[in-house]
Amino acid sequence: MSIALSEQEIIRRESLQQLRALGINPYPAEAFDVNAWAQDITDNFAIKPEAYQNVVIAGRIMTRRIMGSASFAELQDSTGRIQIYLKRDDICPDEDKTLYNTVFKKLLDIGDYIGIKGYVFLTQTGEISVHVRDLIVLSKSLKPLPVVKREDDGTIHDGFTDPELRYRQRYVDLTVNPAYKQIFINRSKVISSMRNYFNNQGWMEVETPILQPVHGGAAARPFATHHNTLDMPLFLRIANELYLKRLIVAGFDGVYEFGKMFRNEGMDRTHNPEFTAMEIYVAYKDYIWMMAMVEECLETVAKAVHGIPVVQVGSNEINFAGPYEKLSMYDSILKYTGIDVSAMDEAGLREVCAELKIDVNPTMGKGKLIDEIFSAKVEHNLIQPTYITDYPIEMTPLAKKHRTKDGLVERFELFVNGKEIANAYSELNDPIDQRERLEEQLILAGRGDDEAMAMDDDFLRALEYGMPPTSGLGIGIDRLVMLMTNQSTIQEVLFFPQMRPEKKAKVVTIEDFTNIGVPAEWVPVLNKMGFNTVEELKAANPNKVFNDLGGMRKKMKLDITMPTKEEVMAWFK
RNA sequence: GAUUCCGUAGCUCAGCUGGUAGAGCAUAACACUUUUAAUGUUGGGGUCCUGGGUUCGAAUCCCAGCGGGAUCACCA
Repeated sequence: MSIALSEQEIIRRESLQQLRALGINPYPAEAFDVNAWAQDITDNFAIKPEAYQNVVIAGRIMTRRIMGSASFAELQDSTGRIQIYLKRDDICPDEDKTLYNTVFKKLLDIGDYIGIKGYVFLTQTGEISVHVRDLIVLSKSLKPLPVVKREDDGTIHDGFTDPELRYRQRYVDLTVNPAYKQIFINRSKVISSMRNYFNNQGWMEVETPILQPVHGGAAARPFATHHNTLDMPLFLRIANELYLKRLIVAGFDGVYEFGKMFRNEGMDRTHNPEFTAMEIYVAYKDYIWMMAMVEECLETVAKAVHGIPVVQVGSNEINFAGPYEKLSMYDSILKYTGIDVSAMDEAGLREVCAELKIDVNPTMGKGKLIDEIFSAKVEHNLIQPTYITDYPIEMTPLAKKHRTKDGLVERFELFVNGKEIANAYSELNDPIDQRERLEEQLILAGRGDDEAMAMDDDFLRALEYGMPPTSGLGIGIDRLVMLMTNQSTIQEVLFFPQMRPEKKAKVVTIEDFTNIGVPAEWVPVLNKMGFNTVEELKAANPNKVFNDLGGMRKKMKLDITMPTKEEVMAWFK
C-alpha cells in the first residue's frame, strides 16, 4: 500500500470538492427521516399501492443505468434493494438541470448514500420502482465498492469472495454480500431466545470479571496483562465458572452469563482467540436435571431461528427436539468399537489403542487414553444430539464424583453433528475434595502441563462457607450458532474474526521529502517509483534515480521542471 | 506444526514449451426517456506479493521469505 490514491479515489475526491462548490454538503448533519424500506415496498406495494404514493427512503446507490435524461439506479438499504427511476425534468423542473446532469450523472458514484422522496410505480417490465421527485446527498463514498453483479436467476458475477478481504473489511462484505447478514441476525436470535428462556425460568443474568488475578475454571493457556496502579499481573479470563459458583454461594438460585472468553492458543476454523460462552449455574439441581433443561432450551432456540426444531446442517438434518440419546462414555465406546473398556487398566487401554491404530504417547494416563479412543472412534458418529455421560475423574477437577460409579464424575457433554457443543456437571461442592483435586492439577503444572488449572484460594474459601448442590452448564455460543446457521467455520459467525496484522504502509508526508530538498511536485513521482520513505530513497543508487526520474517524466507525460543532476545528488547527502 | 494450492488493473480472473501485460465489470468522455449483468463508440489505469538466482531476455523456470485458502495434526 503506498500513500498514492488510485485514479478512482482521486476522481471521487474531486467530485466531493465539486459538490461543495455547488453548495451541496456531501456530509449533511440533519437527520433524514425515512418512512419506507426496500423490503416493505417490494412485499406490500401490490397489496395496497395507495400507501406508497409518498415514500421517503435512503440507502446506498449500488448500480446505475443512465440513459440520457432518464436513469435507473438501485438503492440498497438495511432491508434490501429497490430500483429507483430518475427523470431529468422531474427532479429538475426549472431551467437549472444541474442536479440531474451534474450531481446525479457525474458527481455521484456507486456506494454513495442518498435520500429520495417519490412514489412507487411499476415499470414497463414490471419491476416495482420508486419514481424520484427529490434527491439529497447523504454521504459521499470515497473508496469504490467491489461491484457484484446479480442476474435475475441469482447468478453472481465478479463475487467478492476472498475470505481475507471479507473478514478484514466486514463492512464491505456485508454491503456487497448482504445475504451474510442473515447469519448474524440468526446469531442474535440464538442469544436472545436463550436469554429469554433463562429469564422466564427466573434465573438472573450477571457479569463477572474478565480481568482475573487467577485464571481458573478451564484448562487453557491465558492472555496475560498487567495493571499499572496495582502493579499486579492480571489474566483475561479463560472461563467464568469459578465466579458464577461464588454467586451460588452468595445465595442466588440461578445465575447465567453470556461472555467473551480468551484463550491463547491456536486458531483454525473452529477456534478464535476470543469466543463467546454461555455458562449457567442452578442451585439444588444435578446433571440429570440439566439434560432435560438443555433439551428444552435448544429446542426453543432452534424454533426461534427456523420455526421448527429441525435444522439442516451440511447433509444432515438435526432434530433438536428432546429427549436426546444418552450414552455413558464407556457404553459409547462399546457401541462403536465393540470393546468394553470399563474395567480396563492403563495397560489394557494401551493394547486397545494399538489394536485400533490410535496414536498415543507414554505420558497419557487412563483418562486421556479413554478420551483418545472416544475422539477417534465415537465422536464423529454422534450426529443427532447425544449426551455422553460419566467421564473418568482424572480430567475433570471441578465435577462431583459419581453417586454410584467409582472413578467417574457426574458430567455430560452434548455432541451434535460430531462436535461437542455443551459441557455440564453436577458441580463439586465438597471443599476438601475440591482442594485435593486442584492440588493434583498443581502437580501436573509442576510437570510442565501449562494448561493445568491454577489454585484459587478465594474460590476454595467460598466453597468452605458452603455451596448448595448445584448443576452447571457451559455452551459454546459460536459453535451453536455455526450449527444453527449451517456454517462450517467460526470466522463466518464472528463479525470480526482475529486476523494477522495487516501490513501497514508507513505514513510518510510530503514534508519528509521536501526537507531533504526534493521539490514537492516530484514526491508523487518518487512514490510511483517505489520510494515511499526517505530511507528507501537514500538506499538507492543516485545515478539510477536521476536517470529514472527522466524516464518517469517522459512516461507520465509530466510537465514539470526536471531537477539538475547536482540537485538530485544533494538529496542523498 | 505438516502437506498442498494460490498471490497479475479498483473487483473477478486469463496469460501455453521464457520473447513489448490481457478480458469483463468498475472508472473517464460522448450518445440514448421504462432499463435491469442496460446498450453503442472512444480513452485512461499495472511494484505481475517481496528478495535473490538462471538467462541475451522472467508474470512465466529455480531458491528463500511474506500473505492467504484448503486438508490434516494439536488444542477447547
